Amino acid sequence: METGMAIGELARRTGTKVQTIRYYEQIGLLPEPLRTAGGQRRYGEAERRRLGFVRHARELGFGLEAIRELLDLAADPGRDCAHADRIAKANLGDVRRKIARLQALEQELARMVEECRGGRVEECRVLEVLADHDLCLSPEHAPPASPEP
Amino acid sequence: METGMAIGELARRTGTKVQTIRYYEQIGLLPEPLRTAGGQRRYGEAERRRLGFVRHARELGFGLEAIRELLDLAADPGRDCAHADRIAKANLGDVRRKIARLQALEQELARMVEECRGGRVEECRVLEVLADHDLCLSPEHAPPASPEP
DNA sequence: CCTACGATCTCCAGTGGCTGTAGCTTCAAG
DNA sequence: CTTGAAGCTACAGCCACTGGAGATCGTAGG
Repeated sequence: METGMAIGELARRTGTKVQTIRYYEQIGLLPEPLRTAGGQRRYGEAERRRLGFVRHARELGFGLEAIRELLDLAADPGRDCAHADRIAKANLGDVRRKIARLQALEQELARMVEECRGGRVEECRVLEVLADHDLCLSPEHAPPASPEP
Repeated sequence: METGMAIGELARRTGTKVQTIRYYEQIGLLPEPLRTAGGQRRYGEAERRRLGFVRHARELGFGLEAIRELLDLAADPGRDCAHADRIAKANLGDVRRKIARLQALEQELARMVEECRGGRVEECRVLEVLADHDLCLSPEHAPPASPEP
């Protein structure tokens, strides 16, 4: 009879770590699966698809709360999809802001590294720039919109 | 006599939160400052410059461990600056990898959002793409090199 | 049936870089 | 001397996992 797959196989098939699957279950992102008599988790295709959705959304930068909402929406096919659209747009905005910020950093870092001609620390451009913000071309590299890695 | 500034003023002058300053002290990034008889911290110009260096480096994306190394280097002006250069280059590489990854995400998200013409969830392009990785143009949006926000 | 061994179990702690809270004490102005 | 802002310590929480300890389960081979 259909017994389902163990957590390790689900992990392998979705490119997720075993602990991460258990974590998703713990925070209620995945439902509690069936268990064997001995207490081990067994999963079916529905769970595999759900986890696939989660992983894919994560890869695209969605946060777990956003994913929770998206899963709720997907479970209710008759509803208007404006909400899903809004979530995706918010995420896109986030991603774009992060790109803009990182590009500003890249400019400063590249200039800093390029100007360092490898003498002694005394005359190191890298340390000099770090010590004095005024040496930056754009003093506008403010802290990020959303928290940094 | 010179009593130095309180933590709040240092915070204001460097654009740092008070708790963050205490946290930096706790992890040994800033030295323990002088205290008043009542136990409050008092800072001088040297500390202000050091914190300024830290904040500036943070804004440029350096991690606290990298900053610790940079501070050590800066304290020793006779040494070769190759190490500082290496740290900065590593950070630049990190930033560039993050940009590349985010740009890939941006592509997918933008396409996803654009194709969603706001019908019902049933026919929502956003949810469809999330449910089926094969609908992505580049299946190459792998997990990030360094951990995500 | 027994053993061996990998897979799985639960629980807990740690990551980075802060941020917020509770319940105090201290400082400085009036 | 009073008051109110600012400081103090200690600890919990954030996100999204990740790793480890130590026990148990499942299954293949003998």
